Amino acid sequence: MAKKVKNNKRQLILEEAAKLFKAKGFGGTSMRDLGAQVGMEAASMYNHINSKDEILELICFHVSNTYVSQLAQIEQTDTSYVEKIKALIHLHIRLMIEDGAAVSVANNDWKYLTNDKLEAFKEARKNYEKGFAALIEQGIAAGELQPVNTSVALFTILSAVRWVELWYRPGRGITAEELEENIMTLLLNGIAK
Amino acid sequence: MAKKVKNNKRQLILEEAAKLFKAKGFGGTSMRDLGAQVGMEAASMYNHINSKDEILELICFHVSNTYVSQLAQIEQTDTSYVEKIKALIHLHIRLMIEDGAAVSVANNDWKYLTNDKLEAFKEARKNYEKGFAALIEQGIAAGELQPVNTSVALFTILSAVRWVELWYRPGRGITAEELEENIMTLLLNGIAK
DNA sequence: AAAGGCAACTAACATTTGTTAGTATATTTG
DNA sequence: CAAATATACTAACAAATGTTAGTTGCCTTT
Repeated sequence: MAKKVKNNKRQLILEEAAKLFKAKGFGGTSMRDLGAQVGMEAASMYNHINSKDEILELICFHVSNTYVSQLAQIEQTDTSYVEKIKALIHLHIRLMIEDGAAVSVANNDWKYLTNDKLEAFKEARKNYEKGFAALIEQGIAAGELQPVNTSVALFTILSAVRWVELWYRPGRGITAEELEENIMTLLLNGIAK
Repeated sequence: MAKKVKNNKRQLILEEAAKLFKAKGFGGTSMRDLGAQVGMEAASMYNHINSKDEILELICFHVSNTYVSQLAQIEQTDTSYVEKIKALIHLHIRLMIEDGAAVSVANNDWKYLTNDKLEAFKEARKNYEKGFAALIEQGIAAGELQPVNTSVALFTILSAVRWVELWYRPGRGITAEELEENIMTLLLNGIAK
């Protein structure tokens, strides 16, 4: 089964690339660096991928597509707006913990995408943000949330969840569940007494 | 006064470098790119700076030193812990708005610092975080804040303030003051009703 | 007017970069 | 078993990179 094997190697390259891009940035990672990590000469990787740019694209759109499709799913559930927003926060934290490197790349290195891919990514992100913002707005209109500035709330939530990538390691004395609960409380209720 | 002129050119290089590093990353910005932006051949800039690495160092430590010295000052004021934390949040937002490019570089490109400079930067940041965390802890102990996990609160605050760099432009329909007030409310009281 | 130094230039350097060509060895397919 | 395909390798490329050397013109000081 050549296909299976090929996909595995390809997947390995993508995973190692995500780790290296996260650690050293897209520009700071050479194909020879990546080859060394994968256990292969740089040139050999071209049997599995078409270009360095393609690696970045695959990582970024994998993450982007996950967010978009999950948002669509959450939008259709029959729950309160607060619950929907909590579900989105949960999604962000879980993805960060389970696939931190890829999310990190999609967060930080998307700007090295080229031409139409760059535009497509920005468009997808904008749409995601719009969908998220709409939930906040509706939550306010429904009286479930404080009348905060929607953009401010949106970006504060999105950012407040990003640091997990920089900080969370299994065995830091806090489980993923505790972490999530703490963040959720903070965003919903604040730190003031 | 040759010295004055020299400092001005040097300053210009640092400012344009911060903008470019923010837009395209440290690795994605070539000395020739920077020269074009400054209005000078790449080689000519070496009359004002010693290396590309030095540019990054100067930007990163300028920001880092500002944070550290301001924290020291705030620590010594005679106010409640809540007020001190609010002062720090205010500092972050103000710096982001006034010197966004440099702060952005210090946030994202510090990892390209080399050897001892990298260590020194990480050390400085760790100390800053420790000082900030101590204020939160003391605020909890004094009964001014909810008993949240200190690390979670610290990083949520630090991150919640970062997005300003990605989003805020003068003339976005919201003033710096409104922005600050909104973020402050959100972090202190949350979005839930 | 002469001298000295600052700041710009051009040209070139050694590396490193992403990628292709060509080749050899496995592995799968007929 | 033979043929075909997939996957690894080495060697090399053209372009781009940070940086240095050497030179020229300009401004300040004497």
